[in-house]
Amino acid sequence: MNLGETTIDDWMITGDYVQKSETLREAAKRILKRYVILTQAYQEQFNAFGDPDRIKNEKDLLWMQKLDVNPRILSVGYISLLTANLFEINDENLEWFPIHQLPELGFDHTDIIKNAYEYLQKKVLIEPLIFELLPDKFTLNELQIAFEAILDIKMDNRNFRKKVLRKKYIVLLDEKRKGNSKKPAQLYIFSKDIYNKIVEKHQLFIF
Amino acid sequence: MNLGETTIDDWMITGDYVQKSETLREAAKRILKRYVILTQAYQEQFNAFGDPDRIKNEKDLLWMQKLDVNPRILSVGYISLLTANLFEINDENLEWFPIHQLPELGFDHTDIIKNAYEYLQKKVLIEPLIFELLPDKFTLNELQIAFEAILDIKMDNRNFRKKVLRKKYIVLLDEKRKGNSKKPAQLYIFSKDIYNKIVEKHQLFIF
DNA sequence: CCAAAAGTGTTGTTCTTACACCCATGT
DNA sequence: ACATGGGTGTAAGAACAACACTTTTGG
Repeated sequence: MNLGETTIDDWMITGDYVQKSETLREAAKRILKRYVILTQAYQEQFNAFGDPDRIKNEKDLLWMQKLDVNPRILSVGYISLLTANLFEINDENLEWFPIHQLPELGFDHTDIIKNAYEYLQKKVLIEPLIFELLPDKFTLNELQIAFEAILDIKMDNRNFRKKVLRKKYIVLLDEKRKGNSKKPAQLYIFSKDIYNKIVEKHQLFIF
Repeated sequence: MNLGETTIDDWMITGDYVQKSETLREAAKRILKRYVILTQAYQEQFNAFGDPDRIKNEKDLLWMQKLDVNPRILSVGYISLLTANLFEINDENLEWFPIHQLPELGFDHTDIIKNAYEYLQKKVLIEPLIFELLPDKFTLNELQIAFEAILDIKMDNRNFRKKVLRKKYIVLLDEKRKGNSKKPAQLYIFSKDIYNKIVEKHQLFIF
């Protein structure tokens, strides 16, 4: 964006104002669909940000002055979980960054992303969100890699498999995936139905 | 509140507008302190509510018209955890209700409380929030009762004790509480320091 | 001495952790 | 035939779930 002599081209999280007649959830969906072509995606609110000093650096203040925008903005953050092979980016100004290689971001967007990432890391341990990031039919190694990526850790493959296969809602298919690697890999699905039936017993607390 | 012929006296969650120069967290604290006398309290944001049809019943709409308030309000909800014996209510119009015996509430406040309660039930299993609801020195039965109240379940006392005493951050004191019951009860404290050191290993996932 | 809450043990089963090599296939 | 990712087993220790009675005190 060009404001007289100063060019402002910081990266920002995709966002927009909430429209008069839409819910927050609908706004989040609309914004996602503006940039990405897909049928459906998991989205979840993680936090609202409304500190009065959210906009502190001079570039951001200049930007807001030029647009005559009220400097007190309340943003409600939503995370979206997208299966990498099921969508297409729609917009040339949009770019993906690995979580540990973020560019400099405008406003408090670095903090927001950090908040979202920590939220996701906790949530993925206690709810079956991980399957939102995998194709319907997945291999155990794909599942492990997804966890390792989000949690930023390495896991023992044998113990991981044992742990996962104990879950009744991870269902063995009579099908293997070929081609992707040398040895064909066994496919599984996540059964939401079985999960929902089992989950009521869970009250193992860790606290 | 009296508006001409219609008296509106629905219960509402305590709340207020966020002031120009305060953070959301500061606003939550200010609102709590307005009604309750205490030194400090745990507070945490749980969700933002901003649907355009949040105000749907005629009493609420009438109320907003009379006050000339914009019917689109975004509320950011905070839960507070208060130790029952450490504060005093400050305001005659304030009243406590057991979670399962709520009165009729104005606006969407019943939904908000439901949301907050479910949030708390999940959170208490994975973070040591429970200690915010107990005195510094507590008995194991008090701890169990606190969990049972929040989770709305019964637990086996022997298994509960074994589970809790395995935690290194539950520290045995050389002190008993007398008077409260017939047999004096052993006191414990929660060590936040020990907890923080241990917690990094936790990555038992339940998903 | 009795009412009331505090506190205790065992067993069978399941889960966790640590650890290193063979398998099936495509090229 | 070899490179590549897929897949496997065991043993020791920890945690879990189910289950009923004894202890200590105040009144």
